[in-house]
Amino acid sequence: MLDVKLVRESPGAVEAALRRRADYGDEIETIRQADERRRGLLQKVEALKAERNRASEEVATRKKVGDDATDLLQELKTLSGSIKTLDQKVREVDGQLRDALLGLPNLPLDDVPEGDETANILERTWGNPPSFAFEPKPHWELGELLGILDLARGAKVSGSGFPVFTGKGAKLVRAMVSFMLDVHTEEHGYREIAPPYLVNADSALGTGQLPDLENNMYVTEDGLFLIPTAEVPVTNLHRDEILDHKQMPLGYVAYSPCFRREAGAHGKDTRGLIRVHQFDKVELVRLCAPGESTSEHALLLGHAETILRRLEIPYRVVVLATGDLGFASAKTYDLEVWAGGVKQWLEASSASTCTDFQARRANIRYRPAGGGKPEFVHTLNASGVALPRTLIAILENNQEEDGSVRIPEVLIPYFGSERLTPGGQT
RNA sequence: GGAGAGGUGGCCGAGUGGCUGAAGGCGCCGGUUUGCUAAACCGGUGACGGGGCAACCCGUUCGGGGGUUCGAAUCCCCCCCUCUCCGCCA
Repeated sequence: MLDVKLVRESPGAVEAALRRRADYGDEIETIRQADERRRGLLQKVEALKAERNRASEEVATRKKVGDDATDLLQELKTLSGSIKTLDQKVREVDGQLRDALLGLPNLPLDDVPEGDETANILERTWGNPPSFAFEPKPHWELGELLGILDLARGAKVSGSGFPVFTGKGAKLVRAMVSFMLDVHTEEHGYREIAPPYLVNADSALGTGQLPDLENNMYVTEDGLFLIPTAEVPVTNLHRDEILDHKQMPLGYVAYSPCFRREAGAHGKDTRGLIRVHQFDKVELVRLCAPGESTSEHALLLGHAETILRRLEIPYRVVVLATGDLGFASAKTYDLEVWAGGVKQWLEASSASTCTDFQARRANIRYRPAGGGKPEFVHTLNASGVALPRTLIAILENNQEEDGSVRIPEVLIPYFGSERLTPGGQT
């Protein structure tokens, strides 16, 4: 959530920053007016309350001494009535202000390029896309050939977009998850979390999925949401808490399945495993002091890159332009892996700094060194990394003409063999 | 799901209608003492909102929301959460 004081004091600057994403002029005007109206009402009602408190004290004193207080009590009754009415109005305006504020996305950092996705900046590329002496197959063909992926039965059991990994495919998924978790916990110093996969509305609001992505989430009858990413439960771990500066920065890593309705996202880039309703992901979350978020962002990005390098997957780093930025993000680096079969760069990780946007919504603060006022933390997250597209890259890039696939060196201890071969034997 | 007990400041914990923003302890900050550290001692220390250049003033706040009352941490109702027992179940 944006800082209402910031909107109050420099609506122009906020609008200018947001305009780099889209036009939010009307919304800002609404907020400005609600804020003004709210403060006017507050001043009125608080003056009445002060009067009420003084009179109440007087009543208490008189009763103690035994004096009559009926005149005051009558006066107080009237006062309480007006206070009740005004309080009601304050609540109303408060709600409007809050809703309007919750509907605004985060302010992009100054160095974020402006424009739609065509304005994204290619920062650098690592590794080289493989060249083949034969026509490489897409992963869905390889998956079927190798007996590790069953899209048809997934569609039967749940619907399209619910892939089923079978046999060695299932084991490969498990191996990748274990590998990533081990690297992040043992080498990068993250604390592992096994989070809930359903969250309440407060959590979804806290990280910014609500109201923005309401119809991209699956909802249960009980009002719980299936998580679209582990970022939601993990970041909300500290909702409504005041952290100690000594425990910061905090780094969490969590494996979870992710559920996304992807309503309306049909068509081209949706074949095979490219865009699915349920997928596995290892997520990194960091909470830090405001001054540290820039360096923490770079660190986070590096941690995600390490995984791709170890897996020997060519990738590129892209800085997202304002129009491509997620609702809560102030700046995002995408890591796109090369998939040699479909011949595309596929987003396998998104490393974002959310500055204090999520911290305000979720009310996550910390007590600075020296014990001053609590301040909002900065939150960051990155996939480290998402499974399906990474798996696509491994299958497609490491394939041979007969359809067999070489397993990356680092996964062999987890996977138990060096190759996947058609017919099932390894 | 049923019965009972509870939810108070960063943490623990007292508090049954006005004198309680809330005892006490821990933690934290400052100081004294100290070769250093620790201990001891003294003082300070909730959060949020509004007003003010500021000192400061005002309001709200005892799980959440309603209600009773001139006045609620305290009484009533609903909801959430935790614990104990029973039931059910991987």
